[in-house]
Amino acid sequence: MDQEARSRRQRLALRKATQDENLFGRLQAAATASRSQAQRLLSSAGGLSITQWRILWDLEEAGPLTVQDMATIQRTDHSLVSRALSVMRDKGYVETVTNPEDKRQSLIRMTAAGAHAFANAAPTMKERRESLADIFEPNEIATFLSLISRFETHLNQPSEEPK
Amino acid sequence: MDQEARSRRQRLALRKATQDENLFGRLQAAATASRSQAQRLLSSAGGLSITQWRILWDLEEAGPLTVQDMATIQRTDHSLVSRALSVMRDKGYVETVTNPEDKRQSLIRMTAAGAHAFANAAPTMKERRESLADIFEPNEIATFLSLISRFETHLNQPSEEPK
DNA sequence: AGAAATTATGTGACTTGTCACGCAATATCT
DNA sequence: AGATATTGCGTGACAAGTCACATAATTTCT
Repeated sequence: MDQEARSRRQRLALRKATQDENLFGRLQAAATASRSQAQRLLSSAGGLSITQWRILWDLEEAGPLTVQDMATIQRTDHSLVSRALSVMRDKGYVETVTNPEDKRQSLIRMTAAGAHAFANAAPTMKERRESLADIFEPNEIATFLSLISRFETHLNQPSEEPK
Repeated sequence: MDQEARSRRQRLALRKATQDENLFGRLQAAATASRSQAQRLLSSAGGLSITQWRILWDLEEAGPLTVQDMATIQRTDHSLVSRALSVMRDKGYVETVTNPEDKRQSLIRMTAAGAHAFANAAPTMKERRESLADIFEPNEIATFLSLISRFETHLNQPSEEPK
């Protein structure tokens, strides 16, 4: 290892230490790791995608629901829900009827096949949720959620006029 | 609005309230909102993608660096860095030489064109970072980072054997 | 020294997620 | 009543991000 490589190693270490304190990057990486974990768990429990799992879970808890309902619950874009539903209809997990009260809306309900896929994934995902209690006290989770809320509120503020 | 719609509205509200306390979903949504904000800001400041911005920033602060270095700093996968670099080389923002010490490694440095693109985006991204102080005290940011660290550590643990 | 294992980078295929857009339905305004 | 604005859903194009894989280079083991 020559002087240049030593220097690069030092620069890398300093830079990494700086970025360890960068909330934006850290939040992004944690969310990404969380998502990968969910994907791995779901892959071992029937192979649902995350959005498919979320849709089935919402339908189980509160169905029948519209695309917009589920996008709201999941804090995600309706187009992602719509796209996942397309696959799920093909697989027979959900069925869709037009809402007679508003013909723009699709009302989605879970089928028996969907319930089976849900039941396959539910235990491991429940365990995942409950395992948070292994590392956080309830007040710590509340703090975490509160910090997240304040971060989100700030993101959604109109930016000030450029100076 | 008939009884069924009223019922659906109630179910939706309850379900949403439950998911408001779901740390996994909240973290994911916050990270996504943060990313969208960054994309909007960068779009108005020269049009760099987030990964391109991060690469230029790393090179500015600590370059020249390898793909692996930057993936480590950014807590992201090397393949994302590699892909972004391909575009950036085409645009003339970076140049790549093989590291004489290890011929597998590419050493990446920023060009003058890259420095120009960086300088275009840097003020707005600096302002973004600094605006966190408008909403969080330093100890609050430290708490936030600590909670994120513990969350990540937990995610990376081998899962227990299924019971 | 040679074989086997590991590592760095690039590429492919896929998912999550955004924003833009189109079209039909609904709500609001005149 | 008719015109205009808004809304719900589906689709396209793209970016962030993962994992798998290939290939060449390097390291480790025998």
